[in-house]
Amino acid sequence: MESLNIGDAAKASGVTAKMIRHYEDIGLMPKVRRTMSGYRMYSAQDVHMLRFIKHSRNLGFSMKQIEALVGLWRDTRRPSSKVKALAIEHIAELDQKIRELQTMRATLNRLVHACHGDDRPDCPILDELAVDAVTTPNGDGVAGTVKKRKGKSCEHDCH
Amino acid sequence: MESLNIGDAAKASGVTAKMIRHYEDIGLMPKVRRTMSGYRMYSAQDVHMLRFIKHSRNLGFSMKQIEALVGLWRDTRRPSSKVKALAIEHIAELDQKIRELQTMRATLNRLVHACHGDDRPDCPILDELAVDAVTTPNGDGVAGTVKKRKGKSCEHDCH
DNA sequence: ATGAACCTTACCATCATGGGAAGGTCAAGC
DNA sequence: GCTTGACCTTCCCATGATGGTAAGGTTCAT
Repeated sequence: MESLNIGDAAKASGVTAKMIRHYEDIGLMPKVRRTMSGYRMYSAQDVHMLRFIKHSRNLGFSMKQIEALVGLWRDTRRPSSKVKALAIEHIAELDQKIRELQTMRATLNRLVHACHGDDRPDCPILDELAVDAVTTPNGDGVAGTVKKRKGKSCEHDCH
Repeated sequence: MESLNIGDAAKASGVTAKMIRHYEDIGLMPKVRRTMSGYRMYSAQDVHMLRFIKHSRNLGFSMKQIEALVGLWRDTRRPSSKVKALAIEHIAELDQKIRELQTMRATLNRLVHACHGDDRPDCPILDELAVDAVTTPNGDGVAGTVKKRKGKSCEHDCH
């Protein structure tokens, strides 16, 4: 069994040494064996797991979700339905987040188009931010206004 | 000049008392006057500023950006171009983030569709997460694969 | 044997927010 | 007046994922 020290495991997995130690701290990675001088030693399997974690992070899964995914991965008697459910749940989270950001973007884009952007101080952007209404994130008002327009949408041209 | 205590200012602005104090700590809000017993007193103008901050947060601006926005708001000789530039920059950030999330979503959706989601352990989702390749966030591979498909996109149906 | 390049732990920072403890204040009701 | 509950104050800690740095030990090639 050949094994890698943490730096080489980092290079081989794409996870920084810092984060590898962190995953060990929070119990996501097992405590690996050490050399006599205390250096961590990573097997090919450990590195494989690090890559699994890395891929999962790349897809935006949280640590908690990854813990569950790793559990299912190691359980050879898992029902794939459980994995699928996790993924679907995460898609819903992503959709939620995307919608929020798009709402912000739409409002901001509308304001940007209304602003002359010249040397004078008049500014519809500031006007809207200074509007005298209590708003909730994504409620009505400043962040929630998405007007239906006739004609072409200009949601995507901002300069 | 009537003034509100922090709780009423919170209700009137939509910013929690906790955050109002925090904004004072970090210098975003000025240090307001106090009653003899040390209670903070908020004027209508202070509350107005809190709402400005709240609106800005609702649009996803960072504290640093809001500091700049507040500065421009108070500067009656500001060029609106500066405000617009800030807003455009923020739109670019939002676009970046939206793209990242959409890439994740697309990959995940593809995997979800490939997974039977039954009682058996075979699972393309786990297979892909366990793939033996080092990936970067949004690079090629697990999080970066967005295949062009012929026929209808199914990027938005996940159940 | 020396120096570079690694490893170890431990602490602090980010960003915006929330929670809680310990203690002071205020107003209403008795 | 006194109690009670709802406020206020400051201070510290936690989140989630990541990065930084410092102080000290190890390994290896020159």
